[in-house]
Amino acid sequence: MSATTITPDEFTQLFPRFRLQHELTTQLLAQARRQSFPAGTHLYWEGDSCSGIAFLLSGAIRVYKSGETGREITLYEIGPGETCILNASCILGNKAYPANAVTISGGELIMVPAHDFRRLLGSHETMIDFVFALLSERLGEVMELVNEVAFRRMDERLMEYLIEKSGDGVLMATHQKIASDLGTSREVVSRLLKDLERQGKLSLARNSISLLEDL
Amino acid sequence: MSATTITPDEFTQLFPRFRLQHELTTQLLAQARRQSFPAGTHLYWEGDSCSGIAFLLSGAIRVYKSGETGREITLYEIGPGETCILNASCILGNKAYPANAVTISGGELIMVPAHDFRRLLGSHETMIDFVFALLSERLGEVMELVNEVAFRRMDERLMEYLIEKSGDGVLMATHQKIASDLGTSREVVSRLLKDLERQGKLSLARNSISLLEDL
DNA sequence: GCCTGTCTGTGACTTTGTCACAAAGAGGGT
DNA sequence: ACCCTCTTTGTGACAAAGTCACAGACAGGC
Repeated sequence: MSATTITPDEFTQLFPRFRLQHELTTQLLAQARRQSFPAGTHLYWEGDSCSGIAFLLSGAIRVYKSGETGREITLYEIGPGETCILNASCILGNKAYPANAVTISGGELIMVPAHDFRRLLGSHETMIDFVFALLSERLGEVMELVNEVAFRRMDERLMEYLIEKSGDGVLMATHQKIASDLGTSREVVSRLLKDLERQGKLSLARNSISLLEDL
Repeated sequence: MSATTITPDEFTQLFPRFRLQHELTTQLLAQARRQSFPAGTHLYWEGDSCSGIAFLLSGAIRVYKSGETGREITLYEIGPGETCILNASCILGNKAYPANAVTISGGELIMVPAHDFRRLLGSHETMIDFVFALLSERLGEVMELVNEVAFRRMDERLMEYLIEKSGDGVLMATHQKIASDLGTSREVVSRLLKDLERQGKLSLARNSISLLEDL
């Protein structure tokens, strides 16, 4: 087995939606190119046009917007077993990418050319369902993000972020990275974290934040 | 011709994507219920589940999020010839609505039951394209809204809003309504408008804003 | 005229974002 | 060990935006 192939079994394990569709899986894989990527690879930029749709096998991708002021905000992240739905969106809506994407860890994906993807969509309802469900979920997530950014306080959002992102109560990240996920500035994150430290809720060190109270 | 029917010709004029698909149009209309609505009708609330997809014939719909503090923000508006894509999103993703929708003028729509819509999707690529394109466009719009809210200044956003919404340089609206579209509070809108008036860029009266410089 | 409900204006204060700059680690080379 | 450099963090001063409280202005009915 060559390193550049993926078996239908491996694939259907990652993408359970396709588990009963051997024909679909086979067709999909026949057209696909498998590629691996290191962390920090920019997959596309806002304004690019696109030529295929990516199915993520391993690793993670961050989709984000970048403001003129230099600040950034993460729209959502893509994990194994998901497709980079913005590809589909671009292909089917015939538009440029509305956001940027960068890999946040190394991993692998398979790339299906736009034309083949379109053909599969027309002939397999499973594929329609899969893509629609993912697109709908993203739309809902981004709508919820609008709500967060427009109405919620930064200290609450930061606290939730820390709890969500810290595996065992410790998060390894710079304040700048946190700020770029939340859509605020590094200074604000530093200030709020310092306040939380003074309140005894966490302890700070270079590149690491340890939650103290088990909230 | 009864008031509760729509001819395929009328329909394809409003929805040009379906112009060469008489069979599709006929099937769609066969299952559809036509309904009219007054301004201010709440079509659904965040958390509702949904049973059909709406094709808008006339009038306009506002889709918005509502924060705990009482503030609101408009995500986008739906016009004639568009479908309320969140319906499709809910049907195909099997989820509750992620936002609220209210009519901002009287109008008419046709409602296609979820089951029939699904069937049409499976058998007509035109329908797939139509729904995907609209869903993609909305996703792009909402992403851009995140950018606006997270990074841009309110005075700029307000000025753009006024220019876009004022037909002939005059906009009839309360400050509260403007605030609810932009996702801010009434006081902020009042203050910014007063500043702009002092700068000679517009003149204010109860329920009306007149732009003075032809920007 | 007067009454009532809606709409607008504004001061005081808090939260968030910006700018400028200082200080504290981390890691390399010698 | 020491020095040098780059990254990361801390903080004061100010600007922009959101909150709260309340006053005044306007429209429409009586």
